[in-house]
Amino acid sequence: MKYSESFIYTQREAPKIAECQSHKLLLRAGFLTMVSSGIYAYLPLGYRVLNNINRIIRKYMDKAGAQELFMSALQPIDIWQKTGRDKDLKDVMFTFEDRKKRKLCLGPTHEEEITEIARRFLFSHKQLPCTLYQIQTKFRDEPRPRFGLMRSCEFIMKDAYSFDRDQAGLDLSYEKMLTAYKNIFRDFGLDFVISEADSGAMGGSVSHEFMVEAAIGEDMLYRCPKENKFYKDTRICPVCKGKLKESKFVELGHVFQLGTKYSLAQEGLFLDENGSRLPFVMGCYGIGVSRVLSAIAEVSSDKKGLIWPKQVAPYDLTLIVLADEHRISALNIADKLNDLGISVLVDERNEAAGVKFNDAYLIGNPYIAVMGKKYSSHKSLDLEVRSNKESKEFTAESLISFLKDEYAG
RNA sequence: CGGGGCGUAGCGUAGUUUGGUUUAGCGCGUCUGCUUUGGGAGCAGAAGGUCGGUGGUUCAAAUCCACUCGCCCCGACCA
Repeated sequence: MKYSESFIYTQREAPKIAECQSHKLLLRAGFLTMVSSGIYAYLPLGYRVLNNINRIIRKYMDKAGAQELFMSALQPIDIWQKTGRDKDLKDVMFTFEDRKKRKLCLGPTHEEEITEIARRFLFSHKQLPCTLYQIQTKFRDEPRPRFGLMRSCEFIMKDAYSFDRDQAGLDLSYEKMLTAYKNIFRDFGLDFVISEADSGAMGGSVSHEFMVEAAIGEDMLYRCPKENKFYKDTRICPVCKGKLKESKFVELGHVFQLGTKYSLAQEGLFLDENGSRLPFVMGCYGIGVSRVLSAIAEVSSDKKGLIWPKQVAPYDLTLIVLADEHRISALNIADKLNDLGISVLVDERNEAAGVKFNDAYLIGNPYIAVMGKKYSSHKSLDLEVRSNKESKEFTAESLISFLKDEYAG
């Protein structure tokens, strides 16, 4: 992508509406723009990151045997009446009527709808287990939107739902998802903590939360410095009896055993070998996709701007072209890299060198290559690693093969 | 929804306390021309504002009053 032709517009100063680091940087670097409080549009840079996050999610969900579908954002209110959650979620739901007076809502979540879909197609124990997922926009009428994408009225979530014949089956499905989640969060480049909720004595609500430590966190976790374990309450460490240290965490993922709550309420039933009608034993598994984007931005930046982990970065490389005479060569290098699946933002704008350097740091692609004097004199480029500022000289060929190796696999 | 703060050009702001030298100023960005290109560049020109909105007070309102809309932060609530 040529910078001069891209829809990338950075700002020297952060908009006043932003308070936290991630929000400031995402706005300033041109990843997001605010439409209204709690409502954001993803600009091309932000959308590329979002798609990379989604790609990682899809990879591991598919690997775990989950199948992607796409439910509706617009939902009839009557499916919610079956579970009574039309009342529970009344304050948070955007509800309205169409011109035929049909009562609708913008889905705040999709347990009801997936259960309706499952009961329409799954009739036999032979069709189980089954796990479905989607990456969908959710709508919640937040009383107080906050921290940009962190808490917004419209946000993107990956939600998966498993259907099993019994608790043993659910345990297996759940375990698979847990494994997938660990891989997903690792690939996000996030230093995450899995917080385990109490598994109720009733065999009920097993759940795990995927948390990342961040200043804008809305949950408090308590860490034992000795055992390096995290707990949800302030009590002293159950293992070593030492004092716990509190810190703020953001919840990015949540896996949860639902049991038969929805299948019973909505008659999600199947026949077993004996001809008995039994309710699906369900699990649900969420990742706040747009929140992940914010969380990465929040925990990975420096004074100069964002620092994207390789797997989610908008581009793999920013190629700064300082002299117009190198423009063609630069685009050639970019073409070769693109052919290898390495994405390049070629900054060939007619701007002062400092502008290009600063924008490259602000946008935060993992590698920054500079084509300038050294290229004129002896065909060499400087390649800088955004995260640690290490810089090395390469020829065009060695740069290409170096990046090829870096991005192999 | 309680508490606090803020709305002046695309972004950041001065001016508001004490109404009038304000045809509302500045920085960045934008446009035109020339120069410049290894660290937010120089010179010369230019465009862009119903001072969030409505109503009021006044000879006179960005400035005072009332209402209203919007945004941010703290809390409650939540992924």
